[in-house]
Amino acid sequence: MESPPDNSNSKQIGPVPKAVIARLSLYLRELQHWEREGKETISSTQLGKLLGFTDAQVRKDFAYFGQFGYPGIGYRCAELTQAIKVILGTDRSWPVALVGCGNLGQALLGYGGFSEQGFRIVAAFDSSPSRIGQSIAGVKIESIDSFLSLSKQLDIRMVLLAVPAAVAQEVADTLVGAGVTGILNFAPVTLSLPRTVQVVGVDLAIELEQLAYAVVKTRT
Amino acid sequence: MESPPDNSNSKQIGPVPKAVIARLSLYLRELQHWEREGKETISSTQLGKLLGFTDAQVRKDFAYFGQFGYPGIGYRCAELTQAIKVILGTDRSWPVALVGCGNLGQALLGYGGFSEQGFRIVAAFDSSPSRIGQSIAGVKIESIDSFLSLSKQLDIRMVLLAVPAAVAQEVADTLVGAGVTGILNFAPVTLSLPRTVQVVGVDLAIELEQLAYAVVKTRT
DNA sequence: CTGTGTGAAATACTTCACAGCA
DNA sequence: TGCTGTGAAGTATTTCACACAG
Repeated sequence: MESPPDNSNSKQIGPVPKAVIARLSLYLRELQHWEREGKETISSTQLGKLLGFTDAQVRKDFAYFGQFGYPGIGYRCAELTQAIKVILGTDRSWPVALVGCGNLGQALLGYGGFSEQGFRIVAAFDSSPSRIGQSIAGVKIESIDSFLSLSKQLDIRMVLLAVPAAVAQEVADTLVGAGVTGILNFAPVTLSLPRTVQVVGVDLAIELEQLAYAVVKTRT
Repeated sequence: MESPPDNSNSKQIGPVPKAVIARLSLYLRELQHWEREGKETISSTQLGKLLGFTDAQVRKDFAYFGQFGYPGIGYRCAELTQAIKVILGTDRSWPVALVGCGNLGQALLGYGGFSEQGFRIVAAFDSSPSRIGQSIAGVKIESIDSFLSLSKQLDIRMVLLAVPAAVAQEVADTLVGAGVTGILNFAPVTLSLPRTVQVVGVDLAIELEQLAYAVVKTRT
């Protein structure tokens, strides 16, 4: 319809705070729900209220990447959604591998939420002979020894690492040797890897601790 | 041996930044590994290096809660571990319930990492008749309808919420009605609940998005 | 009017740097 | 000497408040 605001300017202007990126994912999630309700536009105030942020915060966050809003209107959901996906790199589909097919790994294989955001688990690996060969959620579990060749073939750069803590570092080293540059680490250890490799840690016990603190604090 | 530094002063001095609390959990985790190696003390520099923080950051973080270190020595692991647990509220064992026993819920039931940090999953609930009555990892799955009575009986104040996104808000409302004050929410939705209820969200797709951003950014 | 984008002000957080203790 | 605790300085992030656009 009207001319789009300034999509030539979807370039990041300065260094972007990490917290901004974290919120971008939250905005995207809320935006997707909002669109599903059939709404076409959303204001910074509305979006902020959904997440408990101020309207200024919402606008500032987007301003790091360009101009996406329409004064008097707000943001067009479809446009903004797309812009955030481009920023996060999820406007395309990523092939990811699961490494470690125990309890948690198997649950990750069955979790549908990844594909909705553009991530496809295209291969699964384990070291236990009793698991190798099994298929779960349509993915056959391969030997970790075949990671190098299969990951090249499938162009895998990101891995969900769900192995026991005791072997996590060792397995991670192998993955990095095979060209992996991003690891979502579910093991409760700090991985020590080259700076070129990105690691995001998800430690469920730590999340529970944070919750315990919050609960105790408010009671006191 | 010597007089402890100042355990009367384990009182928080000002408002504590949320980031500090997040790091406290990381310190605790590293400290536990460090102790397992048989080490008795650790300096702020050593602890910082394990996590990529500066020594000053480590000391400042602890300073919010009192004085725990010994000049010339560092921190005694056992003492510091205990102090952090007291701060986080995990010096005692918490009974928690699992609500939602699908893929992810079952994996959480089988996950040993919680008990190591003082959390016991003492009950599991689901709404599906096909799951109710089953036992997983020694915990029998109960009907969600019995949550109110069982949670009172077991003194449950924290819940792992692993139900489908579509029903998460509704179920959360029920839990809060039963007196739950802390929810670790695995559903990819923002729960809208009274301020007295603490919510920590774990959205696996969002963590992957954050990783994708980091990977794309470094490649560019 | 409603609502964005954005400098300026206000906060919050991190790092520095050093006094003082063992 | 080795290392903590902590004001002061320096950065980073958030909020304010307002010019301007539809």
